[in-house]
Amino acid sequence: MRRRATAKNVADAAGVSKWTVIRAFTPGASITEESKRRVLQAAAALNYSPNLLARSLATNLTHQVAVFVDDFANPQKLPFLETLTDRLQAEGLVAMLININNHFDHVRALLNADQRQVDAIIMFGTAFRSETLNDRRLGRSMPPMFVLARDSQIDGVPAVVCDAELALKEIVDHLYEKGYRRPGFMAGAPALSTALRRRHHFIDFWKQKGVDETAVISAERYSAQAGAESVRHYLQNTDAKDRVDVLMCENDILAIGALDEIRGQFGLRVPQDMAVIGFDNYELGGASVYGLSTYEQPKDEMVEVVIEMITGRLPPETVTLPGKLIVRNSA
Amino acid sequence: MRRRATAKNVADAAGVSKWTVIRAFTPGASITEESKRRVLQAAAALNYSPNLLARSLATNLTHQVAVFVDDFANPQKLPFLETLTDRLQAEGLVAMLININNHFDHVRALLNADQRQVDAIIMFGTAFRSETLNDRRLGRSMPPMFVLARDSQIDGVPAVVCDAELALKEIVDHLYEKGYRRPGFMAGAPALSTALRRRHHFIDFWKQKGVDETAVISAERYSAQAGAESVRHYLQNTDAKDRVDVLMCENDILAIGALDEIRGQFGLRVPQDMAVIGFDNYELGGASVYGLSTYEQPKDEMVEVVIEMITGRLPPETVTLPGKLIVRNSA
DNA sequence: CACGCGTTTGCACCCGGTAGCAAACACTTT
DNA sequence: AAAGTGTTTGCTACCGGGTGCAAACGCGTG
Repeated sequence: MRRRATAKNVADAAGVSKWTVIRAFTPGASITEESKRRVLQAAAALNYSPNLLARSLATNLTHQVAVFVDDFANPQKLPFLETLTDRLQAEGLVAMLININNHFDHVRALLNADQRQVDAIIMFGTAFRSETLNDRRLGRSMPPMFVLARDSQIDGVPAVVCDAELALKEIVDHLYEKGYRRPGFMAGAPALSTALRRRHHFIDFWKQKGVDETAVISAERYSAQAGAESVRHYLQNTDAKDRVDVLMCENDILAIGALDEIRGQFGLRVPQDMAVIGFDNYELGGASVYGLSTYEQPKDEMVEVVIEMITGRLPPETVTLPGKLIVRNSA
Repeated sequence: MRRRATAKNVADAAGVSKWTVIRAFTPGASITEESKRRVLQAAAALNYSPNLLARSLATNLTHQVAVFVDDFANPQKLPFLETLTDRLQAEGLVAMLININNHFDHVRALLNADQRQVDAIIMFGTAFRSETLNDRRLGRSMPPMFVLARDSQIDGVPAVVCDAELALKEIVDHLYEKGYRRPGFMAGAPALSTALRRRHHFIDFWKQKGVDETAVISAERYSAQAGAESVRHYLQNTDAKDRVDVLMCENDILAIGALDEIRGQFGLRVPQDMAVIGFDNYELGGASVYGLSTYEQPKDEMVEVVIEMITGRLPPETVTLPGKLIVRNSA
């Protein structure tokens, strides 16, 4: 396997100096048409293309963005990743996908991203406490960080989120209007659940409507199975007359699991016996078996805003965007 | 924002040369305990960690692997990506997620990955024709490439796949035994469909059982909606007596869409009026509303084999691994 | 033909590491 | 004390580009 051609090789072939070669590849550089033509011809013959590693070292720009993800159970991540990578690539950037888990925690990921000189770090649906940044292993000058699709608890790190307050207001208004009065809320992983503030606003808006009691079901994780298990546990331990009449699930995956269990295992009718509403508008929730009412996050706009911040076209300040209530027949 | 400390800075602080600093960070290098201690102390004080970019330039190893993905509709990609990133990270490698689409084709992605000096390229569920490598823009010495979860049509590029022949044999045997005799097959995107060879083997094994006629429904894409639409079209244009009695869908997402339409819109019973079987064992297929029979790919083993090839512990040769039939009640 | 000015080109030095050799050092051995 | 051996350390050269300045060039003008 032959080595890649370097600027020097092309320079020799074209009979110029390596700096002229570099100029031929630098848009707007001072070079005559003639030289440029000769260089490009020699470059094509040698199959030369600049080594981006060397360029990054010299310019201090890698055009790489680390994307931290810690929850692969939510299929909604996939369309987000699709849009994100597409938009990054349109800006000449590339996504380094970092899996945050028990073997690879936030500190290690930050350290690694920093060592690799990434231009920015996007925490997509994951975040850490502000004190984590004080970890002795971490340097004082990290790449710019952004939190996507969840609140930022980190000082000076902006977040781009769907407006939870507005979303839950619209949801509760809708449910109230439909006549439901005994609300329940199913939460996923405690840390993320708190950050999303969906539960908080849900309970709050019901209180504003004079409904003080909101049942809370803890699923602990975000997965259809966890949703099914926790609702099963709830139904088994709650008298029919005491049950909630509408269950809001923190995301569609929990909702789908719960809905399936409510109908399939307990034979209850949705929405008559118990209504269900989710969050995210995951494609399958729209399937006719589910007909899941839900709330859609403004994915494209959210990604767009993060990109604008990374490229510096927008100041790095937390942005809250409105989503859209999707009413189907589950609530 | 202060600059990162360099080996030189640490060397000055510790009163040694920069090479001694580097030795302190090179496992097994020749250095006295005393020097190492002083260097590490100075390094900690300055928050020094080696610049991996510079290291990569010198060693010709980036410890980065490009992962090409072109279909984000299949939620099954997510658990694969989770395992893949986790295993890569365990080897000190990191995944660059490249979205192949209309704006960013294979040639551009290859060019970019090559310029960034990645150590390897994994084509996950995507591939191109062998001739693409002859594209004039591409250099002659690309990084090692591997195709994951689909056949490789590229000369000299190994694939790691689930054994389609074995899988379809098990599926057809099972369906035959259950008494089905009028099989149908729903295919997704033509290019990928051909590569997966599921249709080919499905039709083939039915012929071996004496069933020569297999209806083929083309969904054109892989999505629940495409599955629903194509089966709707099929049912609307086929007399009840002529309909297939079992429909094998190329993946679970198509199957879920189809199943939902068959039951929800046409009021048919599954499996009595028409049985359905998918492929991939996507979590939601197991929900009680669907009870989808399917076939599970050996995800962990497949990822493991790719990793072993990338790290050179296994020769780069196509590997075919057996999966597992999952019988639920849809077929 | 010399001069002046704007454009092109070449150059020294830099980015932050790594490789491999040679000098410096420590410690035996004779 | 000199020689021999093994370990540490420092140095030159290099990876493949980028920056900013100065020299060289081209061309119109007096």
